[in-house]
Amino acid sequence: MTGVSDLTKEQKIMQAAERLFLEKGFALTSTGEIAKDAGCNQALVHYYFRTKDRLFETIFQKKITVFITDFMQIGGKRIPFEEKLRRKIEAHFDMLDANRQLPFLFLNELITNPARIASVKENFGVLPAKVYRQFSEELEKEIAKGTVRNISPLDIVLSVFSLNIVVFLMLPVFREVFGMDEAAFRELADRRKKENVAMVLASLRP
Amino acid sequence: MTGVSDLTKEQKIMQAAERLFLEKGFALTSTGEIAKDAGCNQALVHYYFRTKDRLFETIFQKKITVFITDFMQIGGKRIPFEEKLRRKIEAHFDMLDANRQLPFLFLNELITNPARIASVKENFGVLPAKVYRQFSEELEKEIAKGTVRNISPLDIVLSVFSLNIVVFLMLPVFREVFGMDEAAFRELADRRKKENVAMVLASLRP
DNA sequence: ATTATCTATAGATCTATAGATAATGC
DNA sequence: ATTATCTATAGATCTATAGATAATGC
Repeated sequence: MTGVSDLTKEQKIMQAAERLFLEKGFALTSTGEIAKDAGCNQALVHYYFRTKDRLFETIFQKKITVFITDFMQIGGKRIPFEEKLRRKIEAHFDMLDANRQLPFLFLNELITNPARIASVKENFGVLPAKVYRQFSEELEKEIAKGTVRNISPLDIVLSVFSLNIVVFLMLPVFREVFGMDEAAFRELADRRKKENVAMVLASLRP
Repeated sequence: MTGVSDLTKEQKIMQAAERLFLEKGFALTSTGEIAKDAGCNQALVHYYFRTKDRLFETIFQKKITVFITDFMQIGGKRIPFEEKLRRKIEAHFDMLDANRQLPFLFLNELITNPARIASVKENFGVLPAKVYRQFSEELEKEIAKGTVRNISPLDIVLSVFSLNIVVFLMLPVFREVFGMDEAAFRELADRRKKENVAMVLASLRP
């Protein structure tokens, strides 16, 4: 009954790093802070991960994998196109809801550290490309059938991303500027989820 | 014919700070770097602005003012509701296009430095509240007339923001991951502008 | 023996200020 | 006299590593 947990120090360091990097980004988080949060000394952080940059890269990769695979989950089941898209949008939204600081982490790092973009490319290379292609083909069929207007898959993906991501990017603004508490934000998020689905689906009508 | 410019050192410092803060955010920009960029020594930055934080605040306020006033420009002229909204969306998009790093700057600072949100509150307090109220009233009339479905003004604003902002937030990703050059991005941006207008307007249909 | 953890510290920033010197305004 | 600009530096980080000590695995 150790209570707090039987995590190894290494795991505790990763946990602390994840929490802090997600909250404040790379630049504003120090290895000393991570160590304090993990309950060890600062040298140990470097013992396990050598450099702050490598530690960050570890977290970043992990998170980006969650992000991408989760998004691509809804597969080729025999469901009508519109219904499948609806589920994809909702799954994306739910994933963001469960990882609210992810969009901030990604944008922050991809913008301030273009070198990091390489690691996205790697993860984007394999699975997602396939799923994207499949989505493209299904879309083309619908366009050919005349059930969907002529629109590029990139435009659909971008719309979904935009509408979903900003709900969580602006969370601190809702909190501080509009004085929303968790309940109020919950209500907003639930409404936006429906709204976003409706908007994207409506935008496909011929 | 001094060539380079007749700006005062103070102005040069502000210019350099603006450029660097917009590019890398607060944390990753040092006063030494700003000084170098402005062609003076680092102490002078502090002579004029006392602290790095105050310098940042100056830039931030300036930019947020541009952001807000530009957005609220399209006023009460006698134009049909839908046409007016279209123009607002396009004006917002164009403003972002002319200040591409603004969304990043805002999000970055509002998320990592909640204290900064106070300065947004101040600027958001006066003019925008009025314009927002006016927009709300016009919207209500349309809903009453039955030309627009029942939707909150916040939802419309959020949709516009989301769709427009992400185009520019993702610029570095388009550049690096998809290998887009300026011409390719220009094409994408022009298409998204139309797309965003169309989506928002379509989402209002009863 | 090897791995995990700690203490201590070198070396690299970086912010902010003190104090000297040059430029400008009356 | 006042304002602008510079040099120099104190003091506060912060990263990374060296080297000592404790814990663990055979």
